[in-house]
Amino acid sequence: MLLCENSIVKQSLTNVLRVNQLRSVEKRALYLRIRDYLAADIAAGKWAENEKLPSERQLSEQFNTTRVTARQALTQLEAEGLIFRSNRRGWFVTPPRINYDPSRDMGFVRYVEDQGFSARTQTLEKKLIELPDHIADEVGLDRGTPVYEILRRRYINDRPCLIEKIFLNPKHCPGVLQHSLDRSLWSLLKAEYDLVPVERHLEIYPQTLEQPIAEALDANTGTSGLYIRRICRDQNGDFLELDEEFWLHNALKVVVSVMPD
Amino acid sequence: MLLCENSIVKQSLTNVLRVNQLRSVEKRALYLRIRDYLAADIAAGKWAENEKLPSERQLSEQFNTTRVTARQALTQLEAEGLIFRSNRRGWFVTPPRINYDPSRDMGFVRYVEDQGFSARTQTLEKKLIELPDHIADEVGLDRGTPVYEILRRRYINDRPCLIEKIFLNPKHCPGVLQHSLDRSLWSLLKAEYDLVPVERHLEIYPQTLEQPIAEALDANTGTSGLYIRRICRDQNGDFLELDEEFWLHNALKVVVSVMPD
DNA sequence: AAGTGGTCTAGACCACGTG
DNA sequence: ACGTGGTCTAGACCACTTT
Repeated sequence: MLLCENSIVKQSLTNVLRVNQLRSVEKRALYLRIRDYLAADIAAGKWAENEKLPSERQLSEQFNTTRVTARQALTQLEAEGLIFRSNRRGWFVTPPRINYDPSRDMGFVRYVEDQGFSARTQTLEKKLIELPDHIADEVGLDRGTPVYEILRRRYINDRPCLIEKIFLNPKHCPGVLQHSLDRSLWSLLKAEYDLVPVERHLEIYPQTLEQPIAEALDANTGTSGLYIRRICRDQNGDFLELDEEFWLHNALKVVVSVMPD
Repeated sequence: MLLCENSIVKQSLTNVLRVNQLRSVEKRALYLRIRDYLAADIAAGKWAENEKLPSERQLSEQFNTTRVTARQALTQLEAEGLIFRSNRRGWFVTPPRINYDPSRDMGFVRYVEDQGFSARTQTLEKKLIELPDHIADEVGLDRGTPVYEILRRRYINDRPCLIEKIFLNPKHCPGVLQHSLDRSLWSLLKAEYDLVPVERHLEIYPQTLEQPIAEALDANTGTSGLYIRRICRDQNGDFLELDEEFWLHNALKVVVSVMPD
């Protein structure tokens, strides 16, 4: 017991000494200074995009601290979007955000490629379902209306960056599920059904990713994300599409141009 | 030393026992179950909006765990936007998000009040400065162009929710700083200078709040926020306004309606 | 003065991913 | 099999807020 207390006292003392020593140099928290150090390294290009940082254990050794504190620095960098983690594989440098305009769906892939990235779309699921009641009420359809549901995953530079769930009004595009949906949906709707959205309603806000979404994006449950929702109607105000997108928060910058009403 | 090791062994054993016991019930992480428990309480209205949760020490005792784990649950709820913290005062239940349309500045206060909240604007600073070079280049003005800079803080239900920094082109609104700016800026610009924005360019993305901003919002440095930037031009494409807004991430839902080009 | 969150230590075991 | 992050313990001191 005596020894235990001794070691605690010793630990406290070394703490005090260390803190005083560091405080004399600078009085910001240790984890923030580690953050700054790593941020500078990242900015200087010490690691390339998508390259793995040293392990938490290595970092805590390097900065002469514990894993908890090193992790706090990493978590901060993650919140800022500079790094991301992949399940149990490690921490990686985030590539630059893409610009994304949710008010146009014409050619996501080309739009992204114009910015110097590669893009890819993968259809995970497509089926006919009954529109959930709360959504039906919201968009002004009868409850129980059948709609197409499409689940897609989109990659940027081979990194899965978003999951999108699309509800389509079959009235305007019967049989659309028989086409390949790994391409631009609106160019398909335009070509096959002459469908063009006229009115768009957007909702955008930060949220965390729930388990199935996070999993599909190879991220941890509870990671922060950006939620984007788009409702498109035709010239008659008829419901065409509801699009829900779940993005990694660090993957994009939403860019919208608007003219006044 | 022996006792020390003993206590560690004992600790590990109790860990194992606890974990096994909990795993038999459910195998999610403890902090996530605490999160669920608290989230359910919040949903059930156990605490009112802006009401303080029990202290971290109380919670860790209640859930028979340590402060670190209790904090992890709280941090998760914070990321989801259900609770927020105020400097060293505690954790509080977040009020509902407001809807916010950055494409219109006409009457922020009234817009918010229409949703059943109260709103208030406070001017922190107003002065004439030289537009920073990188911004000048971006909006197409000559470097060194003088512009008005206005710094405002906006409250919703007496909670400071955003800081905004506005750059105004004095060419179109000379002497505007002499007016009170605690009101809607665009209604002022319309009334006094007959100024109406025609083209608007928006950028929206999640970011963390840097120290001065966070401080002004009574939040911690590094808290997650939402960055919104708006550039307004007149019918000739002349630069009118650059508006940068730094929001608490849990305070709003961005809502934009667009018609096609 | 008492209480709160903010930071930090020095360990531990586990689940999972990779070789 | 080994290394990684994910989770967790049981404390500590500090800065600041509230009483």
